[in-house]
Amino acid sequence: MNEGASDNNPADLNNEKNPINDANRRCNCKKKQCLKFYCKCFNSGNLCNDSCSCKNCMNTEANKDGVEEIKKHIQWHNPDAFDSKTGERNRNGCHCSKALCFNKYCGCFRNGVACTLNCLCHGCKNIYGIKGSSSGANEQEPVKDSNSGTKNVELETMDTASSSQSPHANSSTQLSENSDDGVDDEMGNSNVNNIHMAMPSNQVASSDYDFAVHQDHVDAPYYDLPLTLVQIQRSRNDFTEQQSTDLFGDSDWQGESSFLNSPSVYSDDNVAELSSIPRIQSIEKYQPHETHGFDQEVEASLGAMTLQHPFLRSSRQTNNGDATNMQLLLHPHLHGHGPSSDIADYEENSYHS
DNA sequence: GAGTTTGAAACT
DNA sequence: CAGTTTCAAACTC
Repeated sequence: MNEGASDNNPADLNNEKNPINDANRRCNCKKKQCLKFYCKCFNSGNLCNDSCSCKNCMNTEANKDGVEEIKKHIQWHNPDAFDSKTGERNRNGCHCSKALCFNKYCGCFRNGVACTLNCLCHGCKNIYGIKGSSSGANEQEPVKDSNSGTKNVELETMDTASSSQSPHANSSTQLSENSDDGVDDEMGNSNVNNIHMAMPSNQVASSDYDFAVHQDHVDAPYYDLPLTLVQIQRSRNDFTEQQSTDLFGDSDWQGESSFLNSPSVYSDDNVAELSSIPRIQSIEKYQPHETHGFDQEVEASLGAMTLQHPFLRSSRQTNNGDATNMQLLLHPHLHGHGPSSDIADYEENSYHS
């Protein structure tokens, strides 16, 4: 199907395994010949290709002139219609009313970006940054609902995340039952966070700080996605490379060129920042000189360290196509639990307390 | 795989 | 331009 068609925008991280870029999600259009914004490919400014399952597709290399003509017509009305920076279905923010920005119905979630003031969503629980978070990119008012006034955003987010994955099941049960644990999961599945695990997972145990650290190796294109709860739990039970570490300086992390060894990542300033902010809502940092050898342009566009989730402080490095996806989970109520603290304990003791 | 739900695009 | 319909993806069973 769609022979001859190909991606026409290779410069925009159009990696097949990049879940953030919707260009890697091929379309299945039946009626509109892939010439409307209903079509994911067309919407992304791309031609359909062999991966698509569309019918009567006209968004092909063979019809490139026609496609360009239609695009020009659309752009005449809306010059920003194919602005690759804004992403598919996220040009003006989402309007989610039922999905709570917590699954792929939400354009922001699909694109791996935070909801913003432009969004008209209700009950936003976008793990990449809720509407109303305090990041520089999304300086907004606190999220409120009609029942409880200002929400405890972090706890509610984790509540949702955990409840969606049977939070009270023990880890081994959950791992065996949940087919979305990422291990055998190829692209196209329905996993919420959809992280393909390319290497054995490992764990970095929590320190004496109010955090637990979890990391897992993922394919490089996934490095800036939060780990799923299942993956975190798996990493806890998969002690292939368990290590304990002092997060903020004297790390005994053994990995070469680990970002943990970079004092600027867990700098005194960051510690102070984390100490002074009871609950991180959304912080983004860009440290252009900490490239750790991966593509400068990618890093420039995504940042060396991303703190987007209310609970999660994630960072990553890449090496030969693999990435280390690491997260710190705030443990506001479990200070001092150390390496043996349990995610389940965390969930129950944090958001229920 | 069929049916349902969802949010956005397209239409009226 | 507000309301409705259509669409394709996401999701559930």
